[in-house]
Amino acid sequence: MSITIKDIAKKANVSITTVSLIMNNKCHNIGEDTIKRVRSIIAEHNYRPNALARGLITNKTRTIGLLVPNITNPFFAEITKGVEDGLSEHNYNVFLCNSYNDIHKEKMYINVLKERFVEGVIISSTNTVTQDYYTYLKEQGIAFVILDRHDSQLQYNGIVVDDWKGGYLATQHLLQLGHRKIGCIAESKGLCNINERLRGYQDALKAHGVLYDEKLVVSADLTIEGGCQAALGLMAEQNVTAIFATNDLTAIGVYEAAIQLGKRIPEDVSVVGFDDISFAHYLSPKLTTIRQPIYEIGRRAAANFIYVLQNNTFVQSTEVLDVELIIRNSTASPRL
Amino acid sequence: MSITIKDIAKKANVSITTVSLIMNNKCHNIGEDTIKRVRSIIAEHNYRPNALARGLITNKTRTIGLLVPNITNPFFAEITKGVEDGLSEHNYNVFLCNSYNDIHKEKMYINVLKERFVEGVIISSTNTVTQDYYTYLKEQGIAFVILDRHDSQLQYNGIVVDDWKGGYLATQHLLQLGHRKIGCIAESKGLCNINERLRGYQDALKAHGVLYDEKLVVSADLTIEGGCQAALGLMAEQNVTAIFATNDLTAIGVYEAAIQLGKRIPEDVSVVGFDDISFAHYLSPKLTTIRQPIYEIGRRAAANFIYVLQNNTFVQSTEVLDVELIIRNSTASPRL
DNA sequence: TTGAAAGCGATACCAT
DNA sequence: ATGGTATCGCTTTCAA
Repeated sequence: MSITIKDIAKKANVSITTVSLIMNNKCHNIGEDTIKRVRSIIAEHNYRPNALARGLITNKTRTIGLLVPNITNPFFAEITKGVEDGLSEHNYNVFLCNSYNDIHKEKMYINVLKERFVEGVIISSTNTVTQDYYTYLKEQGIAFVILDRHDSQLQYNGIVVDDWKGGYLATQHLLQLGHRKIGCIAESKGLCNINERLRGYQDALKAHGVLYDEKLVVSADLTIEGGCQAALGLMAEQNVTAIFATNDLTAIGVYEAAIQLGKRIPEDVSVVGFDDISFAHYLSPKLTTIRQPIYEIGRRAAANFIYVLQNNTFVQSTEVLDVELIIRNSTASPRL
Repeated sequence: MSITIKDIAKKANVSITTVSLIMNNKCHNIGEDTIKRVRSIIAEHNYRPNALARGLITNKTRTIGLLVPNITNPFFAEITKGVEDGLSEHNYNVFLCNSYNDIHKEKMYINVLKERFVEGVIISSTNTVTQDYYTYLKEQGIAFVILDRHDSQLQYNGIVVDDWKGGYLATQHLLQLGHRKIGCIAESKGLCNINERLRGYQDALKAHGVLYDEKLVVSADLTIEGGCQAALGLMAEQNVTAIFATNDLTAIGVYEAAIQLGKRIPEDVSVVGFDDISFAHYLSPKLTTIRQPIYEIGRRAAANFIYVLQNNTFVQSTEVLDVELIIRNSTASPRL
């Protein structure tokens, strides 16, 4: 049904080899007029080579897999866009997979992607890259770029941001405003980037001579609902004057909790988020948060891949991108 | 490098035909013990057939393409999730493409997807499906499902919501609250679903004996910024007491404009959105909006595809899903 | 400067 | 109940 290289060859009165050579720009030794004739026939029929057949023989499919926990989270949507943009410039396409933070689903997808012969997989936010899991990935014999995972011991291609600094900056900001009872919403599965943010929180506390109180740190799902639950406890039982939410979604949850408890932000409680998703700017009050270059993370992951694949090298390096405190209206000095 | 069907056949002392038959569960006539032996060898080596080779011969790649304008818009992220969920249950994978509402990019992607031999393409929100474009799609010889496009004349597989009803419901709600000067933020490219919403707005006005004033309808980019610009004009120059924003993103823009002009929602101006993206619930005040079953749209699109592909039939039908008015806190009676 | 033929990894038809 | 072989559409090596 679809037009093939054979058809083109026949119409142009040349062999399929010639057509192939021309299509791949390996036609140094082919006559100018032959090239022109073939090219025009290709154009005329809008012929495009079958990527499957091509991939089968070259082992280059120009596809990569992207594993995100949930595309519905604006953070991952933004990363996805960065990846797609970065890749499409190099004529790569992306298979999108939602892992729902389920490691089994993740492994299942890796298998699926392998049988599709993707040239690599970008993994955004696995549960945690344990030594076991890392070994597993290595065994797969595909290139990986892993996002958001710090681990000085495990060596892999990765893009991360300076999560520690983010946590420090956020907490320092609250301390400088005069807060002393600062809650923190972390999570329970031991995600290393969140742990880094927590370390930043602790170190800032220490630097300002404030005693670390583990009752003020609660674990939550990193969702709006999770943040709301956590904040409810923090505000009602611990009477914090400020909350550092380790991502913006949970910060939105804090807003929701504040409404339920009749507390005002920032008068009664200050909030700092993390990520700076676009909606942070449109909350009321506008959210003070730690900005990470989300789109850029996706672009870098893509660029990293292009580099690795083009140079046929397994670099093992982690790029660290910077973060920045964006002060908006959700933070103020505590009332006396 | 990777293990192939040949390797399995050799290890099991059978022909590749046998292995193939077993893998595809066409082994009615094959000895129990042979099956067991082969199966265990397959499992032992974690062998999975090369999807490229398979697709090359069967013309079934179990992949589909999904074209969305911008994955960063929560509306499309939600649709994407629905599509991916619906498809992955049937072992289909999805190529994600951002068209940025650029018809050239869209056509380019369709070509790319064709050469990857996707079994079909789900197109979410093209500029507009004109007769020309529709003809173009038909010529491609792939199955399409088109989302969000009403057109009784053009026949294709489609999923839409009752946009007219949504526009009517939104406007009626405002009228019943006592508003008479109701602005509407539409868009300029003639998207048919937005036009339907506008028709609903006009019909509601008429039904309530309110004269339609075209100065109250402004075109905008369907983004937060676009909505903000449009609302600025509507509020400052036209002095409307209420605004019907034809999507939630522009409604958020209205909130922003209200802040800039020092107006309060809903005391000074009421706002109704459209879509009910998850953030609508977390705006302050919470957004009154028209809910469409976004995730479900994606699922249905996927289901439609599965049906079409499994039955090898080109159904040409449009499913219409219902919408619903969700009253929250962004609407109130106008002050006297 | 061009073409013939082998082969990528699977499926499917026809034998046995 | 199992195997041989053509074939899918292309790239690549070698020969002419």
